[in-house]
Order: sequence, then C-alpha cells, then structure tokens
Amino acid sequence: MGEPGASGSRAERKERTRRAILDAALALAADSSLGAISLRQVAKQVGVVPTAFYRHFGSLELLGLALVDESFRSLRLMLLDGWRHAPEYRDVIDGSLPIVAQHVRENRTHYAFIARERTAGSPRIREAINHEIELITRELATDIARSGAAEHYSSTDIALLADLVVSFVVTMAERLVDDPDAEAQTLDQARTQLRMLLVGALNWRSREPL
Amino acid sequence: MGEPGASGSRAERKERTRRAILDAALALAADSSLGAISLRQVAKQVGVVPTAFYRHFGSLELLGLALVDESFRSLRLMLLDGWRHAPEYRDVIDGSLPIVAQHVRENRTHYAFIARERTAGSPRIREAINHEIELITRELATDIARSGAAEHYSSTDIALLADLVVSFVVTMAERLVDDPDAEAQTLDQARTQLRMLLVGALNWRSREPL
DNA sequence: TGTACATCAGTGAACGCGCGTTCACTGATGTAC
DNA sequence: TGTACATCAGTGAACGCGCGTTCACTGATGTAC
Repeated sequence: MGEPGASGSRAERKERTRRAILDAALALAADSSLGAISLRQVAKQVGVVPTAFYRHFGSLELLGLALVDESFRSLRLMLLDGWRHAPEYRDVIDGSLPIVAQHVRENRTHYAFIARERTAGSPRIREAINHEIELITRELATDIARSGAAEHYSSTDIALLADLVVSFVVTMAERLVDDPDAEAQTLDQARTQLRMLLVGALNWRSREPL
Repeated sequence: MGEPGASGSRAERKERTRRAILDAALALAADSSLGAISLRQVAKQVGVVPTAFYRHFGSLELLGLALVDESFRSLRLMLLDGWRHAPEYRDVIDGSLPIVAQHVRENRTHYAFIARERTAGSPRIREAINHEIELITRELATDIARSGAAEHYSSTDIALLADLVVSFVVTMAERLVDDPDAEAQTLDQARTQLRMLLVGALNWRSREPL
C-alpha cells in the first residue's frame, strides 16, 4: 500500500496531481471566481510547490478551459442518455427536469464554476461556454424537429423555441446551484413554469393537469 | 473656469471624486469582475492617491453595493415609467422590450456589472442583486394580476409567470450586454420568444400574427 | 537479469512588483464671532 | 468685513505580504542494450 500519493506509474501519479489541481481550483473558485484565485493558492491546496503547477497547465486560464471541457463532457453524456430514453417518458418535462436536477446535485462544483464563468470569466472562457451551450441548443432543436411536436413551426422558430427552453433550464440550474437546500421547491416551480411555457401561458389554467 | 476638478464647494468636489471612483470601478471591472480589481487600480484611474479611496468607501465590496443600488435605482425609474404608460400600448411585448433594450444600451456598464456580479460577486452583493430582482418580479406579478390578463390563474401561478418573464428578460439583457452590435437581432428574437412564451408555444404557429 | 543513461514531476531559492492598510501630515474650504 | 479656529479631502512614506515567473536542481521511474 504505502502512501496514497506515491503509488502507481509515473504517468498515473502525474494524472493524479493534475486531477488534484483541477479539484483544488474548483474548490477555491467556489467562493469567488477563477480570476480571483492565484496559482499559489491552488498549489498550496494541492500540496505541491507553486512551480509544479506548470508541469500540468500553462496558466490558470488554460486550467479554466480544461474545466469547461470537463464540465460539458459530463453534461453531454447525460443529455445523450436522456435523449436516448426520451420516448419512454409520457411527459418530457417530468422526465427531464429531475434528471438535470440530479446531475446538478452530483456535479455542483462544476455547475457553479460554469454559472460564474459564463458571465464573469475571461473572454476565451466565456466564448467556450457559450459555444457549448449553443451546441446543446442545436441538438435540442434537431430533437424537437424530429419529434414532430412542432410541425407547424419553421426551422427558425424551432431554433428559437429550443433556445428559450435551454435558457430556462440554465436559469433553473443556476438556482439549484445557488440554493441546493431548496431543490425540491425549485424543481417544482420549474416544472410548472416549463409547462406554462410549452403549453401556452394564456390558455393554461391553474391546477389543470396537462 | 480654472481646472475642472478644482471648482465648486468642498461637498461638490467630494461628490465629483466619489462619482469618478464609481465610474473607474465600473470601467475596470468591465474586463473581469469586481473581485479581480484592486483599490489601487481604481485610485490610479481616478488620479488620486490610494488612501483617498477610504474617504468615500470602506472597501471595494461597499463600493460594489453602492453600484448595485445605483444600477437598480435607474432601472426602477424606467420600469415605473413603463408601467405607468403601459395601457397606451396595444401590445405589451412590442412596447416593453425595446424600452428595456434602450435602457441597456444607455447603461451598458451598469448592466454588465450586474450581470457579472449576480453570479460571481461576493455573497452580500449577490444577495443584494437577487433581492432587487425579486422586488421587480413581485411588482410585475401585481401588475399582471391587476391587468386581468390572467384571471384563471391562482396568485401562486401569477408569481411563477412573473418570475418566468423576468428571468427571460434578464437573459435577454445579458445578451444585449454581451453583444451590443447584435441588438436588433437579439431584440427581434426575444420578441418572438416572449410571444411564444405568453401565447403558448404549442398552439402558436410560425409567422402567425398575435 | 544487470547496467548505464534518459526522462521528467516535483523542489527550493530568488527576483521584482503590486497589494491593502497604518499613520501623521497639509492646506484649502467652511464657520463662528 | 476681518480674524481665528475647525473641518476634512487628499497626500506620501512606510509596512509586511502574496503574487507569477525564472532557474538550476534532484532523484525516482522508465528504457535501451
């Protein structure tokens, strides 16, 4: 066995340090933003000397881009899985929103990072995040079109509808990150709101089941 | 005449320095966030010695709270005016969204500040911003109820609808801040999306006028 | 299997710099008489 | 109106500290033979 940090091949140990740096940055940035933490704080948290940082990332910004990549890789897998199983669900709302909520709960630090850096990050990081969100929006639009649920819609309008839904879910995710204890309530409200949005606010009546 | 900075009473000159500090902080934070700039940078930009800062604000965070206050004071006046004139407009969407867009255009640095600090600010600042947004949401809910446009809705559901609309407008404002050159397009898309949202996505058809 | 050499993750000292905050101060403006 | 004193916005020196980055290094792991 020996010390946990000393086992494995050289490559394995390097990967473990890299992982520790990513986690340390996520934890430190949780109380402010990536732009407000220092390379030395990260190194200290990991337990290596500051210069060791450079063996893994050229700068904090590149580390940030790696975190964006990592966050969305997990999210994309979740969505792929959700969309694959979508036909099983009678109600796409009750099927999807809790899955998103669960994913936020299980990846809180990543979502918090994305929520913060989406507006406060460096231009490169903001651009990377917006690009990922656009890709998801486009996938959702394709899915809506394929489902036939919006057959009267032009493709332009399907894109706008997908954007509306994605923006809404982003807002919900931000709230779940902000106040994890209110998850049940936030989810409940979001469910009703998404129903209003999709079914039509003015024609929809309180307590009337879909 | 004389030097512009040397005229007026002592109180007037103090107020002018305070104004310059607020503006300098807005300008410096525009490329990152309040948490990433320094008191000395602000003082340098203003043209005073760092210690002079303390004559006006106890810390950068208190300066931030002053900026939140200032941003929403202007926004509240705009909304009050908008709501007072609302009955004149046939279409609340075509009446309101361009007014918001104009306000964003005329107060870009303030909106950019709010957009960033809403997610990346210190806890106190985030709290202050969320509180202001809640107040606006509550006012909109009252207005919807009074207008009779949602008479079948329970008051809980009116609150959810107001929240949905405010969240949507916040998202639109963030986009206007992010890419001012695309204002016309962003506004056009937002108009369609808000119509989808209010009239009912599934019953709504492309190009069909409201 | 044993040996000689290459790789390279992590070390530790050193650098110049900007940071927030303290303190005693200056001198123009304001006020009381 | 003139004088004596109070106020206080802004000054400037000083402090100890953490910052990013450089550099030459160490020594365990990996590889070629």
